[in-house]
Amino acid sequence: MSTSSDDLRSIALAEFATAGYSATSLHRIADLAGLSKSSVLYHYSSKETLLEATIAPALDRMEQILDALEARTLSPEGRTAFLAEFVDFILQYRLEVNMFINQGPSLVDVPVIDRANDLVVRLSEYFAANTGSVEEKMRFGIALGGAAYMLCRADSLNFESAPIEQTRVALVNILTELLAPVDPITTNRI
Amino acid sequence: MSTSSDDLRSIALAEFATAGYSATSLHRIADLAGLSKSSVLYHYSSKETLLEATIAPALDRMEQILDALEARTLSPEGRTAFLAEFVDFILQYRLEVNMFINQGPSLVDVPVIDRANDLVVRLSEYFAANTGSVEEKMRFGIALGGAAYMLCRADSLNFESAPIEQTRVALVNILTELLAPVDPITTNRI
DNA sequence: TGCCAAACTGACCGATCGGTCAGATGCTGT
DNA sequence: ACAGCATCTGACCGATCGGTCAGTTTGGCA
Repeated sequence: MSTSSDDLRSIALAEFATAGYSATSLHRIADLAGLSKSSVLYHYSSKETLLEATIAPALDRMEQILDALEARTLSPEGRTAFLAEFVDFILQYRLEVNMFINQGPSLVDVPVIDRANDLVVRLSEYFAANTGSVEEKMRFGIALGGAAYMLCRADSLNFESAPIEQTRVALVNILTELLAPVDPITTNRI
Repeated sequence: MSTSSDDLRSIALAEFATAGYSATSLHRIADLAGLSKSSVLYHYSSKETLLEATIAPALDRMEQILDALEARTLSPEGRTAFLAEFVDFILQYRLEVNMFINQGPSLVDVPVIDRANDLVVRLSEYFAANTGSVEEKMRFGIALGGAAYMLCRADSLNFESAPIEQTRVALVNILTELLAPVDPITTNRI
């Protein structure tokens, strides 16, 4: 795998995540890479293949996390440990996550997107497993979609660039607060 | 304004919000409305005009809310009252909000989208006015992007349809918790 | 009935889309 | 020097895009 392939992958990722998959032409990706459209199609046989190469690593990592998660017991400690792991994941792959979170519904019938949607459903089912509460499910949706949105639009919302460790700690705080398990007796948050 | 115009507006809204603006062709909108593409362009002189008609009502309402908000004092009570108002707004216009939240960056140079982005910045500046805290800004981004995402993807995340009033109360709870002002002395959340 | 404007349509336009292909260019090992 | 493979390119293709236009259908009103 040469430098061009990796360049194309990261360029495509940035464009797909910000401008959207269908709004990004192969011509534009080629221009940004300093190549011709034909060269892009030499490295990736189709636009869809390029999309797949773009988000597959994130999906692999997320699948790995989910597999480990479902093998554990559903203890509150397990949840806390998972949250730290998940925050690291979403920080590392924020562009990819924002992509298949927000563009997932518009890219049905693309196999790699179907896979992404399946993973999101698996994750939501984990959080909804013990609670039938509507608010609990809403909290999960807000946490997932909100984190993906915030991390990608941070600069356009007048965030000064904060050190990554501060962002990580703050995000763990917020998601822990949002997703803390409900006390089933009093139905108050513990 | 005839029935066809309103039909086209609501059809376009649903398609733009779910499939994305650039991924939705005038031909598809015409098909869904049972009309020809030429008829769509008879009611709305361009695709961009149709987009404008689609989200302008939501922008008018949001601008109205922001004007009233900035005229008030920045008291915690003002914040609470605003949150209830804002939740009603986002529930009524969830498709429109999800559109210019998630597709805003990909539709620059479209005047109506620029207006939407300006409004989002105004809102974020209100919440960031008293706190330079990075976590506070992150909380705002998560609340805004998360609520928009959750309300539009509820069905795909195995939400059973809940009564609207329950959703409203739960959303006010969650956003209040997320956006509660920080105690400036201890920098703990009150 | 006749008339007129609103509503609607199909044919057509230039531009751009993703994708194919034959060939040019460069780089490496022999 | 030559062979061979990876890389890259421009010309070209059919399909679809947003948009224009001349003309037809429709419905209400005099």
